[in-house]
Amino acid sequence: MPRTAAAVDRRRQILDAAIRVFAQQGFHSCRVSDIADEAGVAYGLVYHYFRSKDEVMNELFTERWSLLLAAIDEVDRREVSGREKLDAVAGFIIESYRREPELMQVIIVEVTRAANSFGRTHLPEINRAYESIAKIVSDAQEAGSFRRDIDPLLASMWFYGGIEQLLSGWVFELIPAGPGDFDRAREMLVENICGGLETH
Amino acid sequence: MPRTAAAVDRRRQILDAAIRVFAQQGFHSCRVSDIADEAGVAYGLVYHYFRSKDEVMNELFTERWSLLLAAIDEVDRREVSGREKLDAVAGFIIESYRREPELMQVIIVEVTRAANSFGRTHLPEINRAYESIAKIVSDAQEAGSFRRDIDPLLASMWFYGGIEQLLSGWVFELIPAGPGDFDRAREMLVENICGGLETH
Amino acid sequence: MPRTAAAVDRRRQILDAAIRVFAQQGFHSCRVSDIADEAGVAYGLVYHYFRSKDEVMNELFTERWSLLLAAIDEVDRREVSGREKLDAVAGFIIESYRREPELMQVIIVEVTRAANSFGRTHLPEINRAYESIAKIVSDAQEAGSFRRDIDPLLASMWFYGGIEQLLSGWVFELIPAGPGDFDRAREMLVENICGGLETH
Amino acid sequence: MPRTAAAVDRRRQILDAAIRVFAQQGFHSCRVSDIADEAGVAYGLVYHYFRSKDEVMNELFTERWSLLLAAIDEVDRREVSGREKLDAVAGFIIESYRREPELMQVIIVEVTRAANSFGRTHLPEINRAYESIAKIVSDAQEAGSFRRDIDPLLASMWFYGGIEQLLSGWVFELIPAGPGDFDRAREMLVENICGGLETH
DNA sequence: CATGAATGAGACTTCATTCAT
DNA sequence: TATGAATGAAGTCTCATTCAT
Repeated sequence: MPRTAAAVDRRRQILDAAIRVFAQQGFHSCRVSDIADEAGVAYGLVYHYFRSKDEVMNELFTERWSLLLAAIDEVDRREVSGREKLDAVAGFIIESYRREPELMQVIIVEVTRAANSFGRTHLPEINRAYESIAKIVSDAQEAGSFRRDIDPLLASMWFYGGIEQLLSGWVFELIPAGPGDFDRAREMLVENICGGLETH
Repeated sequence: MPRTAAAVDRRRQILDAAIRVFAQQGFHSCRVSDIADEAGVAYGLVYHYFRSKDEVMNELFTERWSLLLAAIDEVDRREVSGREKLDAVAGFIIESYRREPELMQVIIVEVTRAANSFGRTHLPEINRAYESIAKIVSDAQEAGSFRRDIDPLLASMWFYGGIEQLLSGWVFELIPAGPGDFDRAREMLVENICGGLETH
Repeated sequence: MPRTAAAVDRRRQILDAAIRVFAQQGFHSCRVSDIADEAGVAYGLVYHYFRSKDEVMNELFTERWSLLLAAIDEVDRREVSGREKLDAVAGFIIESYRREPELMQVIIVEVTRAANSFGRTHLPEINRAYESIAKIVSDAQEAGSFRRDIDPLLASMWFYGGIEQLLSGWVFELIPAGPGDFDRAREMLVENICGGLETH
Repeated sequence: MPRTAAAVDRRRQILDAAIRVFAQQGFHSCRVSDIADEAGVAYGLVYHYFRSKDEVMNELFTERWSLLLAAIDEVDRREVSGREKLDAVAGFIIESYRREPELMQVIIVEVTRAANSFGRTHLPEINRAYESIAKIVSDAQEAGSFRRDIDPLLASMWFYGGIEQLLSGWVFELIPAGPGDFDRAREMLVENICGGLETH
């Protein structure tokens, strides 16, 4: 636990460097020294602030994912329709990507989709997101705005899976990522998924 | 290039062992000797049939992915509705998982979602699947059965992303995988996505 | 010990292929399969005719070196001057190179100069050549045509070393190897070394 | 690039150990761990200071060969006869061997005579020595002290080849290497070669 | 706090040799 | 004789982590 302000900055400095390095080279392809170099600090200092290379990644993920979970919960507490809630969730994630593409790339590519390494480690937290989304769907079903013959947890899987695929598409330049493309994609996604969920 | 029937069998034997090992330990965590042991052959024989550990994985992926691409193309040529086509595509993938869960787990976990290793290598082939699915959507739009205000390529992203997320859910036991669950999930996915795509 | 004519041919076929492969790739860089491929025979057949990869090389060397030793001895028995004898020895080696450059390259590069592998193995035979040359010098000294204040064995070292360096120069294209260059170099070498050995 | 004095020492320590190991076992027969053991350092440290096993050898060669080239050039600039220059060159090489027999053995055995590995890599630098020696001969020809009917480059080949053969003879104990033998051999070599080059 | 040298386990790949057919 | 599949020992290089300063 760092105590001084300077120490906090150093930690941050290393974490931020790690984001860039992980995004560009991938977690497994990069060396701890790459992070140190990118941060402009000595090799050993990384180990002064973090127990291991893994811990750096875990820190980045946990820090970010808890924001996501909090955001979903906050959205869930709003007194709006299911569609508006899902739109807000999609919006939060996509907006996160727009603001910090490298960080979100790392979260998605190295953790949530990397099932054999960090994905497995953080499965409970990742699953919590699915369940929170499922609850939004479920509530909307009970409220009558969403049809009840679609399993909420399953719906949350393809809703989240769809967003993740979008982000991947942007990261790997399979789909356009111009100025209006983010909002456009979010709108279409919500229109498509919620359109298929809503009662008529 | 092995010529005899026995040699072909040996190759197969090693590939099949690799599927099991990759599925259980993950590509990066397993050693070549694990594959050899699992196949019951000498260490060096793996290198008699494959240039490298990577090549074993590439072989598994290519072999399987080309089946998927062929299946999508075949489905696309049928004279049926867009919904039926997408249902058939989802059905093919999910059925593949039901029959060979370990192989499909490897394909999904180690390749299509592993963007920093094999995913990048096979990006073109992976992208071809998205485009083929997009074509199905696009054709249905022109035929008038799907609404035209949703981008086909984007729709393909969340359609495929949804399926992939389902498979991940089964692999990591986040969603039930009992008999009946596969068909049920497919039906709901198609109902949801196509329901949101169809004109009314 | 091969008995039939066909078997002798096979052996020869493999030895000749080995010469080409050793010359082009070097003994350590080539694989046994390269020799088999070059010879157009099956991998295992090399081991039918030779105990090991080393034995192929040893065979090539011994076969050739015994010719050289015999040639030196034959020259030594001639009733001519020391200069003429040394000229004949240099001529034999250089002529061998002219006729079979790849074989001689292998002998020189892989054996006589490769002191840490075959060179050490064949040191006694190699040394025999030095001693035979030394004897030529020594005899000429006793006959009065060569000065006596130069150690015959030492003289043989630089006489042979000079020839070897010439061959290396041709192999690595450091000195011209046109039609007249072989004779010209031999003449100059003998003129220089013998010129420095002869009494006036 | 190590900066501290301690680091420089470590590099030296490893290089010196490599000389001993290469001389005793040969480059190809020794393992990197042998070098580390001989140096009394951890295995990985060799790779901290050198990119590869090859680089260790290249370093040893380049470091030494540049001294040789510098020495030849220095000798060439002296205002003395061709014979005295060649005597100085031979003296430098032989003296190097007397002082550091293992290093010179490695240079000769593993590089200049190992045409299929390091020899080829360093051919340009090795050739530079031949050319510098040829220039000494050529200058003496123009000055009138050496006869002009012997090609200077060829003469340099057997002059250098003779020295190299001498060193090989000492390394493999084919010729006596007692005190006095080094100077005696040098004198005889120069007497023989220069005697054959000089005009009368 | 900070540095970077030092450690050493680990895994891939190569390839000479053997062997069953 | 002939084939080429099968074996497995050996060695290089990487890099996360530790530690002395």
